[in-house]
Amino acid sequence: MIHIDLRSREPIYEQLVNNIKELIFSGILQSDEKLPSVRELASQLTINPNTIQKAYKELENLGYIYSARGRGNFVMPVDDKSGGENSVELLNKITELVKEANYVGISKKFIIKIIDDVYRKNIDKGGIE
Amino acid sequence: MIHIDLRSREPIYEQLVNNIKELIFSGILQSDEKLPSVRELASQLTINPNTIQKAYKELENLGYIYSARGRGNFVMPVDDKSGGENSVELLNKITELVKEANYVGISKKFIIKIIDDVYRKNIDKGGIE
Amino acid sequence: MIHIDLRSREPIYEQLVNNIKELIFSGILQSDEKLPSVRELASQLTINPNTIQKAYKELENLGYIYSARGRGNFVMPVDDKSGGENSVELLNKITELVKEANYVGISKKFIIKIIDDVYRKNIDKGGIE
Amino acid sequence: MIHIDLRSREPIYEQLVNNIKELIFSGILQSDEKLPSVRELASQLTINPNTIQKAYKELENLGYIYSARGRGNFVMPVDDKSGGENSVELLNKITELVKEANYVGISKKFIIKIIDDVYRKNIDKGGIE
DNA sequence: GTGGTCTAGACCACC
DNA sequence: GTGGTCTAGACCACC
Repeated sequence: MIHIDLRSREPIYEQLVNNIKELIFSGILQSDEKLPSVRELASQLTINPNTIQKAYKELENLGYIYSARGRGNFVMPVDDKSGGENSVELLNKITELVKEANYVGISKKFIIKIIDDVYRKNIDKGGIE
Repeated sequence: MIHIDLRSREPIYEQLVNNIKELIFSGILQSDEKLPSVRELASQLTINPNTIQKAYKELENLGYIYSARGRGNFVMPVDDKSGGENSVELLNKITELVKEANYVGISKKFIIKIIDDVYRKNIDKGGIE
Repeated sequence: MIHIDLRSREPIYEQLVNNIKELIFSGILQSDEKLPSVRELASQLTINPNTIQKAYKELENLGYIYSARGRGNFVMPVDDKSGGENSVELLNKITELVKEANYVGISKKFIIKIIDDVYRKNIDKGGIE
Repeated sequence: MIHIDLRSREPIYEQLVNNIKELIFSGILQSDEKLPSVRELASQLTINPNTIQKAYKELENLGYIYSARGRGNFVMPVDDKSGGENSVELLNKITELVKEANYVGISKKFIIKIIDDVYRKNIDKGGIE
């Protein structure tokens, strides 16, 4: 489920962080579900355990998982997700990329279609309006 | 017009690249317009000229500017922009961020509004559908 | 009366120790009062009995409880409390935190108010001046 | 200025974090002042550079310093200090410790004296009332 | 020179 | 078995 590209410029631990965020956002990893143990994932991906540890620590700092010594790492339930990346920051990033999309000639219609697809698959959770 | 934050995690040269991309996307810098010279910008921002040079080189590789030896650096006209960042990659980035927005509870309506704003301000350039 | 958060960074046994210290400080658990048995508390909190045992052992070392083989664990009377955590260490911790409070802009008045509240509720026991 | 006890139960990196926080709170390290480089501090304390790096990273996460690749680590100015440890959390910690102080027989007068000392030395910065 | 990433491998703390 | 800390040492990215 997790794919690491050793040749990528993106650090391995960051690829891990993004991969796991993806699994959480798409609902493949559910609230309070246990992640593979540090050693297990390390041997499975043939990556050093320290690197996995670093990725898990980062995910914890971002508020996506919590870690329990002696038990494992688990997905942080959505409602408890605090201290995570700021929504404002997230919206700024989206705005920047949409500006760029417009500049390089991608139509508004096309962008809207992407939004439709994402919210159809994962069901709109409502919230901030 | 360009603002560098020395405290940011983002490398200075990367901040420069993004700042200038922003100026181009928003139309403040027009096609074939001349950018400030490396030395000029360096002294103006009190930043090492090597860092400016690196940013310009990066912008050239991305297809946003071209450099004319002995004359300076200029904004690449839109239609000529080739070898620039891949549209597919850009759309993937947007998709990822929209998934995250949905996950953290930002409504579809809200995202659509952002898209509307961007395309209204900069005028929809049509293109890829 | 005892609440354990499995998601907390704080080890479970340490949460237990702090919870019980709290109950003692606030007078809910009185001198020589019997604590729940290891097994009882374990099943009540659905936590491994070894973990409860470890917390009780720690409380004993800190001088807050004593154990009577075959009878159970009991709250150590205040005057007998010896070998407990050092007062100097405690005062050092408080000093550090107050320095930080000042640094982040919390006013002296506000801190004094907290002290007032604590000593009003629990009645000032006098002692070290 | 920094003193590490290798025999302590407290992890080295955490001792470093606390030591440096102390230096910042007491004003010995000023806003935007450069910290010793990772390697420099490592060789000075005969500690592995990775451990220093970890401490600096933690201080960055807590909002006390910022890091600039190729230039060094610097003290975060107070007004910008955001995402740092929560004031509420800090006040809770203080309350708990004061309760304990009362329980072990330390007088209110004595605690107030400590507060006085801290706010006299560092000058009351006012703020939250 | 400065911070950042990664591996290999040891050892500790918690459950 | 599980996460967490630490060392030794290599190599990369930025300024």
